[in-house]
Amino acid sequence: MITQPDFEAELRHLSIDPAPLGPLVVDLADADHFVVAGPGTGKTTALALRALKLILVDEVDPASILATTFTRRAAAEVRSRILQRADQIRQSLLAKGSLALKGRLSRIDFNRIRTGTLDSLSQEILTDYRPLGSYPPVVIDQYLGDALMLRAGLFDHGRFRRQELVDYAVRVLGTSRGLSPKKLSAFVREIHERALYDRTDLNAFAGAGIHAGIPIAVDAIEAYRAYLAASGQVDFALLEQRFLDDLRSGRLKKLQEEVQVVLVDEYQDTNFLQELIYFELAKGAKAKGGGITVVGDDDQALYRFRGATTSLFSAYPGRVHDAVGIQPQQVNLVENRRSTDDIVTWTNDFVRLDGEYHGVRVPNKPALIRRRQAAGRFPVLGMFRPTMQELAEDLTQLIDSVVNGSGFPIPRSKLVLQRSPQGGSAADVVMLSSSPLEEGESGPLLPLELRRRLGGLPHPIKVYNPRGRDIASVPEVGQLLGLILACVDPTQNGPNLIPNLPREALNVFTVWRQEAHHFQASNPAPQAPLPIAQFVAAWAARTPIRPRSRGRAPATWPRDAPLLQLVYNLLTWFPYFQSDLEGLAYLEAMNRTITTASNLGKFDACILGGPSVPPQVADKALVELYWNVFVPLALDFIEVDEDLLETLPRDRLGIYSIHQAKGLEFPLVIVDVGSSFKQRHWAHAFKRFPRDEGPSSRIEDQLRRFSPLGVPARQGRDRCFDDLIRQYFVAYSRPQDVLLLVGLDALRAPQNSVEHVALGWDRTGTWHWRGLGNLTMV
DNA sequence: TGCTTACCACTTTTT
DNA sequence: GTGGTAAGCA
Repeated sequence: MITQPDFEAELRHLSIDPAPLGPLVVDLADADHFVVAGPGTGKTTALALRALKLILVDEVDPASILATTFTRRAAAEVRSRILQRADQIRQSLLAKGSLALKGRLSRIDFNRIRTGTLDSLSQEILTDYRPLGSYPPVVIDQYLGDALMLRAGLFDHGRFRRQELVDYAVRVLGTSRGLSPKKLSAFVREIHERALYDRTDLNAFAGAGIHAGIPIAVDAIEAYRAYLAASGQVDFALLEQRFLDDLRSGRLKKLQEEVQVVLVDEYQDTNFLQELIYFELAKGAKAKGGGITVVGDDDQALYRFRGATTSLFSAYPGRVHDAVGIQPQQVNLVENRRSTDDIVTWTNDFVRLDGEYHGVRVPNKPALIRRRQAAGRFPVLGMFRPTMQELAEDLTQLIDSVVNGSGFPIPRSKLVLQRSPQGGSAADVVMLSSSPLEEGESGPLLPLELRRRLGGLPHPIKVYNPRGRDIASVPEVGQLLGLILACVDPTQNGPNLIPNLPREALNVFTVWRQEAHHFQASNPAPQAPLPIAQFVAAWAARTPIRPRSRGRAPATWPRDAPLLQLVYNLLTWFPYFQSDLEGLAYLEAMNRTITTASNLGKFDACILGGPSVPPQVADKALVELYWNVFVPLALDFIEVDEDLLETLPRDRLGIYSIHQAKGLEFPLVIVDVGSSFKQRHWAHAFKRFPRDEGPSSRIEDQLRRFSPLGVPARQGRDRCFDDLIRQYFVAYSRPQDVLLLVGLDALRAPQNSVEHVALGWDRTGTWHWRGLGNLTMV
């Protein structure tokens, strides 16, 4: 199509220097690479450009390229980078190319590249390539999985009441507090998933006499798996398992013959099962004269709790050699083009503080090189206050003066922190923490304190934190669901029909109904064609709103009215759910719950009524709605999926977990290193300076004895330290211009300070950054 | 140093 | 409710 020099010229034309990417944009399709890429070095771009090079220079068919990443947002990002760059290069070539080239170019359909998460691709492929006449697998999410484990695994034979099982859970989780059936179910399901990811022999695990509760847990897991198999459903772990089985059995031969190039991003978060899948795909690719390129950074591995095993990445060259017989070329991407010198230096220093941590990194990993052009020179900032409230207050002032005002002067310097004159906005500021939760058990947390204060400014700043709140506690959601309850169950009879309705759910329903009552009393717009009170009254009486035209017979109430339809009718009075980005995310969650409910129940998530329906039947449909829609929403079983939004909202300050922020970058990043650590308390030690191995590592240790991977080489507590270092490494490498650490004074007291890995403590208890003199305090 | 008393925070992250 | 932490006091 085009020559290699032409391609490289096009890259330079797009201000991309091909030199650091080296073999990735030079090698032919049959090359294999192991790319070790630090933060900000453009690894996603590197993958996108490799794909483009293969298509444009080597005329590889886009449909034969398979690119995977780990999160859905990252997958969308890979896709959009490929398409965007493809479009730019195509435009440029079309402008000067020959007629023949133009013809060939226009025939390339870049959209046919397969991109996605491994799970989404597995699902797509198993659906598209299934034998004629068979059903595609139905994939269930976390919430449904836990619910089915409870129903099919734990309630079956009363396993949830067996003392041995409860004892075992208490021993592993380290607490008996609030060990509800829901938590027990999640615990057993974690064993089930880990067992699949690590390919553990569960029978051996059950028979090893480790604990009397284990055989019961394994029985529950088998009952759960049998139930899913019988109903044609799979959870994420079973989906991957099935994908591997089908690859190995030759059922996906057609796919293997099509895929020539495999590109894997975020390889450090791969688990053993996924590794085997990639190796199968790689074998197919090699047979077709293609290859595999994996990209990752062991320092950014964050998903141990999902079975990710970092050593699979650091030992990749040897492992892929043994399994596939190839020798990938190692490529190090070390030029950080994201952050200022100060931030790159800080990040490099941080990751090298802990001597023990060196042992687990990729051998001879080079430090990041600062390559950002025209970078500013802000030092790393710190804001520490006696209480969370004072911290929130001062942080609000800082953000206000940066976003709304004329800037925030840095003490003892001439620097002023201010928003970019070219269209800077609140979206340039994000706050990262280990959890974006707005309320803890003991009251509001920093995100909520900030949300309130920023919202109360003369020029209010909105925040974007859809994961921070229980759906049930969002006022607008309460109003909407309260109205729905008033419509579908006006006499409030539903709860009486349900014998063991959880008390908490009932309380939430009462709150919703009150919120709806106040909302309705405020008589919100629009009043035409009819006010909301009239709409609700018509529903409550199951009487159609009379047609205005005279002479027409009055319409009768429908036999079954879909709940979803009712929701959309009510949205008339809720612009929040149509225009607000958080509102949209909550609406999607409600929508999803109702859709799931209609697949789950007998009545298709409808409200039955009208003269032809016997009251008992209508009651049954109502009870089903309570169980499948209102109870899960009230008890916060439903999770918001903000990945739907491909771009983050403008004009909002984002509050994200560090996990969510992985792969993203922002001008000003505030990292909450401990806004609720008032003293050296054991209860939160796991978040800053672990004292023991914790539940995740405990399960890992027990199961891995029966896995081909064998027991982990490092102690559980060491793995916890490694994980914390990685977490804050990711957080510290997000900012482009300014990094601001915030926390309580207890974290920086020269004596008896609260230990925290994020602030320069190593696991031996040495505080390398005693007193935090390396931060510029504001 | 040992005792009393007030105070603190209760596992997170996601396909 | 529990089990740990920290400060004050003798």
